[in-house]
Amino acid sequence: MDSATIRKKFLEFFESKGHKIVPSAPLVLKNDPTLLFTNSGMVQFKDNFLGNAVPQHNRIADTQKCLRVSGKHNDLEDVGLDTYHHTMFEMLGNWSFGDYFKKDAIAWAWELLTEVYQLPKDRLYVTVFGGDKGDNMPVDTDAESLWKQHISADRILYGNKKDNFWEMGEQGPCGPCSEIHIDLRSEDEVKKKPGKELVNNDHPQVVEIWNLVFMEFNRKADGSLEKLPAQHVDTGMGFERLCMAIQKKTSNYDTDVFRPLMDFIALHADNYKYGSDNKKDIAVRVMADHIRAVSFAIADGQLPSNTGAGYVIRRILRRAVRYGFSYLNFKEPFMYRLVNLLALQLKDVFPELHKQEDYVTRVIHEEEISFLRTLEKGLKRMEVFDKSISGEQAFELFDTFGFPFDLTSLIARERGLTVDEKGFQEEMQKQKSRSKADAAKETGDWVLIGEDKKTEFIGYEHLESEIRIVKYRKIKQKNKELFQLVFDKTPFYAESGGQVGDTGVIESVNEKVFITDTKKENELIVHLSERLPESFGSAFFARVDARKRELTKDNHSATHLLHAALRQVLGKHVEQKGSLVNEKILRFDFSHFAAMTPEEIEKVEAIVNEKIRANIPLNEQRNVPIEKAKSLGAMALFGEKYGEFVRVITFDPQFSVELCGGTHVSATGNIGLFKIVSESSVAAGVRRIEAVTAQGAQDFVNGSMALLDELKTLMKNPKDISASLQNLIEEKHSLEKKLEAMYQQQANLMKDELARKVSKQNGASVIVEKVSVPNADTLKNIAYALRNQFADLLLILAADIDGKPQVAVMIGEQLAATNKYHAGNMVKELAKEIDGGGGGQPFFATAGGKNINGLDAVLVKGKSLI
RNA sequence: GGGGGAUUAGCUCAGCUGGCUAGAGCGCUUCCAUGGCAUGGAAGAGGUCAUCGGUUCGAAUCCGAUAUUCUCCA
Repeated sequence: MDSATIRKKFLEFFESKGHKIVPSAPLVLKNDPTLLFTNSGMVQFKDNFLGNAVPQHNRIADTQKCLRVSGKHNDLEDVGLDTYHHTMFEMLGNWSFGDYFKKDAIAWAWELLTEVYQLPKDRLYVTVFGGDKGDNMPVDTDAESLWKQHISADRILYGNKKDNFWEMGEQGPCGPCSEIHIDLRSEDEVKKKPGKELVNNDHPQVVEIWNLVFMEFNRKADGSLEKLPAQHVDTGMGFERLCMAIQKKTSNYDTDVFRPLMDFIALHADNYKYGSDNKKDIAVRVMADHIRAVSFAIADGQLPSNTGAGYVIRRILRRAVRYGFSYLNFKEPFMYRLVNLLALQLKDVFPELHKQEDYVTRVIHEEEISFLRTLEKGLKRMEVFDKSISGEQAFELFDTFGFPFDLTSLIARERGLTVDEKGFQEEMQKQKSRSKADAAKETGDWVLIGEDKKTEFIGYEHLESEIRIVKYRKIKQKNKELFQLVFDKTPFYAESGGQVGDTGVIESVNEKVFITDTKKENELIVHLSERLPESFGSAFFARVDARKRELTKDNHSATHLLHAALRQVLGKHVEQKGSLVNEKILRFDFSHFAAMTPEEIEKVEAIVNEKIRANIPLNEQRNVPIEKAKSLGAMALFGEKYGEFVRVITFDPQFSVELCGGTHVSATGNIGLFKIVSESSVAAGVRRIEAVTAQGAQDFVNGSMALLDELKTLMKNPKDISASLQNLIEEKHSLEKKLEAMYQQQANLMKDELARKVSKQNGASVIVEKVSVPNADTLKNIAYALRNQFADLLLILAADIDGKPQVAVMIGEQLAATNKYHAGNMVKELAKEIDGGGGGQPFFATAGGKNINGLDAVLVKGKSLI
């Protein structure tokens, strides 16, 4: 059975059991402070379990893209070394929200595995929660007796709290779980040692394939458990492992999920035969695994970058390049060539990659080029080491120049150098604790005041409202205390979809508290304040900063018009890749492969302004089923998570239809004026436009006009200001040249004059004179010119440069060779006469000072030094 | 968000612990040679050493700020 069929059968099976099949959520998370990436199937349903959102179906199943690159059990550096860890993997799951519970979950799991997939019953084991004294929890006898209806008692094992009691976090929903394990070893081995003894023992071929979580408790802040009002089921089955089991392989990498990628890699690595060299095999696995994580992250809108989630993606890609570079001799970009294969392979399951193949390929290619350049520079830097490389040096290579440590030690070994790995690790540790100290953040417990229910957002209609505080908590960051408040309903818009959060105040009869920002934590709307209201029990009057909201609205609606105009002018490949909308500016990142020409920019701007003047009324539709929204032509963004019902913002159905939760003008005319301020590049294949609207645009235009007027006036109103400025620059340049030539000429004249005053003393051509020159350069020029003329020169010049004294001493080449005179020492001595100091090289030195009247004394002393 | 680098000719980069009249290769211009070429030779143009401030007799070089950029950590 191929992997596509396995996946299809899973979804069909649960559909037949009344489940709604939903698409995978994006890999990259936007509004979750505790997670960067989706790391399990339940992430997209977190709010349903926490009570922040109401599920739209009570039975759901899907396959979810997951990324595990951090945390205790899944260090990125381990992936590829063994045969079963991955960065990106698919998790098949089925959920019940207050609907069916243990009985059906267990029965269906068994039916699917043994009847649909035909997995051998005599190789399956199940575990159930064996109880925990600390929590005062008994054995999960419900699960145990339910299992006994399907499987013999000796195949049911008890698990401890660590393996068989699942918790979302320190607080919140939790419950016992039941895992299904499979023994994939050969008959001989099974005879030697029963699989039972290897369950949960990290054996690569006796593995857990499915975890059924039965959520029935809530862990409270004091650690105690309370029964949830409704029971839920949350299951997760590793797709790659399941394929391995069904396809009777001994490694995930031997399934048809990875094999096509690996064959392609091996073929291009000088037709390497996979399986013949352990190190090379690892490299092949690393590359095959990592391209999946990187490609899908980019398709979901996460570009490689140097911070946060983007940095994780960069690191994954670079790790793959590093392995290819070191072990498979890939010295040119190669990873990008795998995208096509992957996109085709998963076209039907995750179409987002196939639809953006060109873009993703391009981003990866560019990123590879830049990393290979970094490697090249590092290699060059390594050339200076000849014996040993200290920990600090290795760390500097890594930390400052991005040169990976394992490459440093690899190359060191090749060249017979030693590397201090311990020292490197110490430096690394220092850096980590530095960063951690900086990012330290303490989050307090939520303190409940009113009834904890989902906050109603009323900000589309209201900017003011009476509200009550439902709960609050304290957070501490960089020694600054902040408070997060949650209201029963709120007019404050929480930052999302690029639009910044509202600010404003909440007031009661006797106090006023400023709301400095509004954010979303998943579905929860959180208001930030610098202090806690004293009487939070009472009602407050909440007021949003209306001016700011107004300006932000203008910018947000203009962003929609811009998006539509860009697609009209540049083509349908333009997709939003990022957006920032605040009261001052709008910033829009989009996929496009070349810099926009001035004509294109002008055209886009013209279209937007035309739509503004047409004063198109806003058509806002809420709770539109997503399928219907799409059929209206609404643009859904890759990497954005949409519910089943969405809000659709339309400005002329023929022009701009977008799924959007932001706030908008009632008609485009309100925007007034739209002005593009800049167009630039953010990454390969991504351009950025910054623009202003309304008052901002007016200020921008006025500012530019004022500047232009000022320039015109300064330049006496020329016909063509640009041409005359150009002229001015050229003229200045040529004048500079002429002036320099003049000085040179002057220096020559002075040189000739000085040359006539030369006298022979002690076998040297001596000149000791006072001169007046325009600048220090000229003095230097004279000295060098005389040096070229007299090989036995001994020159002492006391110069008046614009009223400042300076002394120059020059010794001719021939005389310098005798070491009789040292210009540096001489000038130091002479400098005393002008209250200054100086120095230089043995043959030429200068000194400056404060006392212009000392020049004559310099001459006297100068003569005495000869 | 925190740390460490970098910014010098059109391009790629040298320039040590202040004291070159700031250099190299490629490219460019002109001339000469060669049957063609990624040819050979000669001469030449091209620089606000990122910007602003400071220290110093003197700053490409040291210090601070800003901008841009690379890199590591969170």
